[in-house]
Amino acid sequence: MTEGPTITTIAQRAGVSIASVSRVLNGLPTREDTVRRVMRAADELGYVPNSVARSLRNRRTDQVAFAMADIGNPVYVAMVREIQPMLKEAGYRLLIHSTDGDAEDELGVLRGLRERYVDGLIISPLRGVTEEHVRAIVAARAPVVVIGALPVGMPEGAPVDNVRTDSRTGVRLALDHLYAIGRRRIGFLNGPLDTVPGAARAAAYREALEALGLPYDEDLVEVGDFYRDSGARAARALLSRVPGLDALMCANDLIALGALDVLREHGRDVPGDVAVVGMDDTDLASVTWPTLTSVSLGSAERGRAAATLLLDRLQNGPREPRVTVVRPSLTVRGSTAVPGLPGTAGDGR
Amino acid sequence: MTEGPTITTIAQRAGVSIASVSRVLNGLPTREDTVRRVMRAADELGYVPNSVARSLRNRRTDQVAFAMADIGNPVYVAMVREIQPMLKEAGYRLLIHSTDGDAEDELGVLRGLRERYVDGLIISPLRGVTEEHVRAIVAARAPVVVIGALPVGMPEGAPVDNVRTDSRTGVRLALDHLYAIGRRRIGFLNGPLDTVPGAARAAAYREALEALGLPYDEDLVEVGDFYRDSGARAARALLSRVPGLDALMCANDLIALGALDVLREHGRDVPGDVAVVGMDDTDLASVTWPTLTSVSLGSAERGRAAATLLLDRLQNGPREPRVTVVRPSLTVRGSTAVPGLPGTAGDGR
DNA sequence: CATCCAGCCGTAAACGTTTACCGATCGCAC
DNA sequence: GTGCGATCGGTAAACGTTTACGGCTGGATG
Repeated sequence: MTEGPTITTIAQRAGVSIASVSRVLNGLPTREDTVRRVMRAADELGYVPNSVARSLRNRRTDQVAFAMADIGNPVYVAMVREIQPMLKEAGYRLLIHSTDGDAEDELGVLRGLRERYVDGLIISPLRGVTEEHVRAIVAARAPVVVIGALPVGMPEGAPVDNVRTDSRTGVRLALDHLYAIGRRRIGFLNGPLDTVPGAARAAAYREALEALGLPYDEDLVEVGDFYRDSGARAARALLSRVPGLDALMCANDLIALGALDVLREHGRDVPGDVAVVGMDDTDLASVTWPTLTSVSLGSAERGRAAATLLLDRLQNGPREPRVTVVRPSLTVRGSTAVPGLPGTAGDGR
Repeated sequence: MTEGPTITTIAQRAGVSIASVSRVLNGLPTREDTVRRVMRAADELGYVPNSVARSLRNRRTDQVAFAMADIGNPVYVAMVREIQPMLKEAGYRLLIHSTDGDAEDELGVLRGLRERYVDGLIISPLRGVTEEHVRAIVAARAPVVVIGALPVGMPEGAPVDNVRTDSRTGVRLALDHLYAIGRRRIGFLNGPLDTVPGAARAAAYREALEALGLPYDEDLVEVGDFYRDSGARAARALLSRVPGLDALMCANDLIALGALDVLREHGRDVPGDVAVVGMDDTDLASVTWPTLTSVSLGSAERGRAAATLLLDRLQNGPREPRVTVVRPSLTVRGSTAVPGLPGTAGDGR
């Protein structure tokens, strides 16, 4: 495998020094004649600069990583879709880490920052930012944007920005809506409580019920995973325990899919017998039958915000940490559509 | 921003040469005592090797790129889901290029190989592999796996493997099935003809009709894009032109989604009035209403196969090119389910 | 004609590793 | 006590760039 040409090869061919070659290729002021000779040699040799050598010298890799739990989750896909073009536009390549929600893996990514293979990182840690995460980030001294909750006690000067949504309000929006269409026995299918969204949504569910003057009933809550089959299992369990429930609040759209499967299986009409609300408002929500009312947590916006914050740091250097909050909103679709009631569509299901 | 420790720092602290440090860190045989001193110093300093310097020296980056048209397309997501863990397992990081189907962009990725920022590439070129693609691959001298069709005239010794599916057979499976359930006026919603899948599926549709003894009717064909809204537009056009059609063959699941939207909008029963078949058998297919019969082109398998081929080359060096063909299969679901007919399920819709 | 300055460009160092090569040291055998 | 071989570790080069520094050339100026 013949090695490609380097600036040394070009220098020889053009009869100049490697310094001149480099200057020409980087557009630094050079005599017209030299420029021509170098350009000609470079063209003839089909020269392409070695990005690794350049990175070593320049101390930047022009690469950015995005670490998330699972690239199969439409939420993260939506983020990547926003992040990738923005980074490309700014001249950065994008690395993907799918950590499977494994805390060790997440830490590995953060620690990996010290290997300096990327200039910055966007991370969405499922299990939350621990003491150790923080230490790793500080030690890395590379800009990091965390999508999700950040602990209160971030040390001064850590190069960390934060993008978050307000899932508390999100859950609140959903329950208010369910209440408004007359539902009172509202089940809750949650994800693991040791994840950030899981914990937040559990608390939010309780709070929202209280605000509505509804009793909190442990029997109405089922905890599983953030996947479709897990959602189905949870829904089955919940339905057999509380056959009379009239609504299901699901901690994400995948869980809601599972719930819809089970409701259909049991011959329950949605939303007639049971209304269903998902969260994340993924592409799936407009595809299901009936289409799924879902709380949008602004995945695309969060992706954009994260990329914006990171690029700003990369391009303009250190500054005080920033936080961007994305407001949730409710998209009402068929799974809660009750004819004749305000704010709902009678068809569209 | 204090710079991190390098092997030089360690060497000083441990009172040895950088060569010894490197040897210890790489596990080469060294005196017990030296090992301890170096390890101790490295630990105390929290040393992490600089991956860029290592790459420069070793002439490998431990990075692999995957280039596809659109990370939003579930087909590619399915591939990434398989590719990422396999690469991680083998110690490679994954770079993502979403080229938006732009031929220039694709070429840019291939040319970028010469910058040596990755050790290998998996690419799924929407517009097909042109002369120029081939030149870029040969010039790169880095292993490439192409998912999709490869031109016949690949030059000897180009380090290219190929993974393909047989969409001809795929379309055939779908049309045979539609014929079997009694459909005779089968519309076809295709993607752009200047894409590889688009062209292949157009030809396959014609062929399959012929094999079934059905006439080819241009009026039954609509060409758009591989997206949902485009599918909807195409379906609308087709329905108004040929109101009597009894089946729709869609060139991918997204198009099928659009078609289902329009059929519902027009009050046509699926599959009663119109049966619908998609292609790619994405996650979406089991979510729609009715669930979507779809031709699986084995996205996950193709991803796995591509990763396998690439890793083999990376780990075992040059060898003759290989081709892996993934067989399509038909997954029958609600959108073609006709009660009482063999091979179809009466419920499940 | 001497001096100065500007403009070019070449030499060399640096980025942080890995590794070929060789010299030093030690133990052992004679 | 000498010599030999094995073992260990240090020096230096190499990977392919960028860039500080200084030397050379030429023209302009006094």
